[in-house]
Amino acid sequence: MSFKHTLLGLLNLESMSGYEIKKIIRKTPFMYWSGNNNQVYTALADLLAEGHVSKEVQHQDGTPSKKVYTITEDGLEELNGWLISDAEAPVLRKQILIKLALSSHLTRDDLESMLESYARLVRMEMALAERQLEQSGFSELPSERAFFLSLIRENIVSLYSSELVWIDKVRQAAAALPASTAKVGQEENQLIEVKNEMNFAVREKDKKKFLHVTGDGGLLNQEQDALDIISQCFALETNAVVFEGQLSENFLQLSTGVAGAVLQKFGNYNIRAAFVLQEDQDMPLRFREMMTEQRAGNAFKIFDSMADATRWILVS
Amino acid sequence: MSFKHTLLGLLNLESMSGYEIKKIIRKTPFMYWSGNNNQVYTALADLLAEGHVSKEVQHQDGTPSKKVYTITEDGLEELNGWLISDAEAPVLRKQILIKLALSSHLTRDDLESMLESYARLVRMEMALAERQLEQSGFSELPSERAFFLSLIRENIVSLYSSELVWIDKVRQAAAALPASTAKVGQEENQLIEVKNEMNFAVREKDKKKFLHVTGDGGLLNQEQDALDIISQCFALETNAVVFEGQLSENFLQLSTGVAGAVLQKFGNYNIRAAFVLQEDQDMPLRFREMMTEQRAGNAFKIFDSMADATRWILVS
DNA sequence: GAACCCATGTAACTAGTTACATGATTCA
DNA sequence: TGAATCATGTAACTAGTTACATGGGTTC
Repeated sequence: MSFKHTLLGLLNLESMSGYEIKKIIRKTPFMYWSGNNNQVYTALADLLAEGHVSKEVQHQDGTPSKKVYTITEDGLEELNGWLISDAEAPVLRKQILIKLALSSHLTRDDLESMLESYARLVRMEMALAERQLEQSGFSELPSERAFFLSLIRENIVSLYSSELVWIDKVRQAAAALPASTAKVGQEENQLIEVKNEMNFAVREKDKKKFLHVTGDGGLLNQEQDALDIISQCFALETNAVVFEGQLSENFLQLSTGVAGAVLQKFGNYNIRAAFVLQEDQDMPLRFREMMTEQRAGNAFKIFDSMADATRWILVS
Repeated sequence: MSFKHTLLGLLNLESMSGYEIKKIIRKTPFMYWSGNNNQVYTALADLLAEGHVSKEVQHQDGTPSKKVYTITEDGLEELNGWLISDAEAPVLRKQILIKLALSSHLTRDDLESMLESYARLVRMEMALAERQLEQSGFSELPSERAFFLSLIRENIVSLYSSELVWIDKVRQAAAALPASTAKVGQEENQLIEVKNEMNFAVREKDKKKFLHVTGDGGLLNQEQDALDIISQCFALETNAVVFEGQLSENFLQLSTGVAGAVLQKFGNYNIRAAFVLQEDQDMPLRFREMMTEQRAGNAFKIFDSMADATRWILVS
């Protein structure tokens, strides 16, 4: 139950409301609880009942009034007890290790695609964590020993990068295997093997960067392409992407689910995407419908010209 | 829900009963579910209902009859789909990072003891994982690509060792801090600072090794001493310890809870301990009572002579 | 006789996640 | 008009843990 103690620790740095705590936790990658931590409200109520915090209602003009919590003497004692008490072992759950151990019957190619998709994921998680650590809500809190944050950062980054090194080693080992003849994968997975080219470029306009993705082979052929693009975005410190060229069949055909998955991923990682379509592109009606329907939060839009697309993508 | 898929994967290597699966999972550190996985029985029932496995009751003489499960065509397809499908990100929950970020108000000494106890824990977990990986129940299963196991092992071990390197770095940074005057820790924590010497030696008798712990400063002064001894045991590949010398005040006084915690830890990690007491040792009656009372599974015992102790400790 | 191994199960509980509900204000 | 941000909460659910229950056979 480190969650309550974490709240105490944050309140020890500064008195604040549940909503503010939520924001900090969400933006701080090593506070590992999921995005929408509404547990804070129940946890704060518990802490109040236990006498570890005190509450003060602050009425505000305009915005709703908030309940500001402050740590008590009692709470500080509880916090210190937790901090110094017996450490908890790091929890490390790597599904990939289980999969690897259980995949001895897979073909070399299936193994390779499994590892490839894991590598993509890790690269992206790493980029995301790095970005969040930089602009962490946590670092804004008062703390004299801020250099511990850099040590924390180092811990996280080195973990991801050694994971990537390890994946490379496994991939080399897998590549050394004889190409097996028996096909084990499901039919859909054959699609993953289709090579498609996407070219990335950084463009700048009015001092704002965006990622420019072009290609003839059919853009966004698979769900995983989204991860590549997202990690590129993180690396380039932008959240704007313009796609120019032919969209892939898989993407346009809604039944494959590729479009849905890709756009959802963009949404999750707060990426804005503009699509500039070639005139000769066949675009199913159902697809255009979905594009307008689902455009939650102006996250993506279709254009006919590059100029329109860049104008739109750079407004915010 | 990787648990069910893991069961499928294991059954794909070999048909077996729930109990056998449980044993494998318990002995395989990267299958991260907790010790007593009685979920297997419900999970297997689910898998059976879903048609992913088939069941055959095997009557045995002597031992109770067992239900042997075999993966079906359908189950194999499900398994392969899971193996190849989008990877899951590694789950990394390091409480220590949260603690470090929230402990800027602690004294240098309290910080140091926090890090020290974490280092002990990590060392021990590492030793435990290494040992389990060597004699893993998993490696006995048929699998042509057994060398993947060494890669898995490498992943785990390098993770722990880089964690240890990192802890060292943090401790150096902490040591560079000015010794603060304000005392924050609770009174009990002062005890942790008391230095006590324990000398370790490996002894062998009848080709069986045991750890011999001696010292004048009062043996087993704190709970954490148990962790040191346990990791020594793992390193030496023995589970027998003989303590010779004065037991510490803290240990003998039951109210401190040290004895209880230490003996419980020995129990958890399956360490057998013999205590050879000096004649002049004051041993409270309550303590001797507890020792006889709690001696679950012949895990520890008090002796008057070293000879008796070694005889007892080496029988099994 | 106590404890441990084989073997299978159920029940209760905890931590954490996801979804839902509300309502004001600001911003495009 | 729709969406986002601020702000607080409840309810339902999932995964995983811990405890309990049973019972024969073996071993010290």
